[in-house]
Amino acid sequence: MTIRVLVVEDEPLIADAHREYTERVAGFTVVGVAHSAREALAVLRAEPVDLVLLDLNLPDRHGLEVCRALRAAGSATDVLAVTSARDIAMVRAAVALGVTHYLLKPFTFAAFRDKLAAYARYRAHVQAAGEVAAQHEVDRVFAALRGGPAASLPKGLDAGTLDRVLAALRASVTPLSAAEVAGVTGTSRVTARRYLEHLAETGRVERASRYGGPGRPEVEYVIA
Amino acid sequence: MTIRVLVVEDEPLIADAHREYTERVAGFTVVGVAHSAREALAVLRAEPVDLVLLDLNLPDRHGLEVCRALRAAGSATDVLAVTSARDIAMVRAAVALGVTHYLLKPFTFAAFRDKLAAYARYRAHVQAAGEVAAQHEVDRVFAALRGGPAASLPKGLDAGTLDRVLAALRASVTPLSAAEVAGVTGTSRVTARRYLEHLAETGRVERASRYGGPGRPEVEYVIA
DNA sequence: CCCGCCGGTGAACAGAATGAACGTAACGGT
DNA sequence: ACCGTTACGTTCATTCTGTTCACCGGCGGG
Repeated sequence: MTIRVLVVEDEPLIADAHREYTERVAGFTVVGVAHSAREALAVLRAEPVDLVLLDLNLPDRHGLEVCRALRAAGSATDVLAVTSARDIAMVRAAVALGVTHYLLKPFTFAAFRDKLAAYARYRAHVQAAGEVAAQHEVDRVFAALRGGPAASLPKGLDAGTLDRVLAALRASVTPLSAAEVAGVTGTSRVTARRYLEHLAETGRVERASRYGGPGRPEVEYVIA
Repeated sequence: MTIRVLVVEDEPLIADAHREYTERVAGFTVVGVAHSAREALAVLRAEPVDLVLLDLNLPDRHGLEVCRALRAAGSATDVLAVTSARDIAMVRAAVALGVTHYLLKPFTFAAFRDKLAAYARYRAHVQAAGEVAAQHEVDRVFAALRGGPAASLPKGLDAGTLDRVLAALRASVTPLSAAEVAGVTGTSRVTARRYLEHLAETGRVERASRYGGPGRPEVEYVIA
């Protein structure tokens, strides 16, 4: 179940770079490249596309106009906006048109990969179960939309420590509690928990409770 | 700078409740109430609205059709969807149409207030500065958008455990006793009962008694 | 060269969520 | 009416959580 991507970008060189970036991310495949709004809409009418990598600065029309046309036609295709425009009003307009992710040019491959990964997580959520039972399940879907670049970690978190925590989780078949992760990584439980919670917030690990004996249940974490 | 809200809801009683709820939140004011898609669009054409409280189940057209019409007309009005539909595909379609918040009926005032507060925070971000400097500023805007404080449970109850209990009930066709739920969830009968009673108090499950054999009758629970 | 500051860590602590144990309540049978 | 049976509902010890605050090391300014 790979995600079909359409790259929309007028600069041929940049378009090629975007295509290559996308192909480098597992689970994504580029099904077309368009260099104008007109071309983009033609492709979108012709074949199924899951995600549009949409440059907002196009020669014939504004990128958001493509988006608007999509919505008017009843399409629910998801859009990742790519632009060098620093205008907040643009962000707002994009959000209103259902743009789920927004990437400022120029960007590193890491930032790009993070956005695609966030989208993949969101997609997994909305494709999995057909029904939701409670509000917080909906909240979780929306939470999956916000992507956390590894580059700009929240204050108080260190990239190296994060790697160790992730490595510990990957090395274990069974879920691990915060205390167990602390034991493996050599950090304290408090620190391990800090990173595990961050990973849970950004959807990269799942939380569960370990019941059984008396006393408060232990929270266990496993890679999503 | 109060936020102008349009309430769209066909049930007059519910519409009134929504209006009252909205007025109770500081910084929000209701500028209109519509009972159908047609009415809603008329109001939206007539006067400026910042946020639409949109019930998806309308008599003449589906709520998302209102949304689509808005986008086709080029409006960037924000939308908070309110619905009792538990369909994930609906959530996905809503997101694609730029619905920024999604609230499941029935909801408490606290849940409602949280969603409005999250929207107000988002709004403050996109109205403040005219320019953004870096990617992480954009990310922060999206974070404010998605990060609604989840439903606050009474002390002593855990959201994850509540999930498991609900899942167990939903998975069963027949009503389940506290002991049976305990068996499925892996928790003790005491814990299962705690959550089942909470759900019964808040009206999400129904209680009944199971007679037949000797001994005290067993209480059984079923999703309302 | 010293000092204050800031980002990352862990020790200590208040309290939150669980289950074992137990007295009590509600039923059917005699 | 009484008794045996079965589950209820509560209390409380237990264990882990989540937060606060002091520490430590490095960096930049004076």
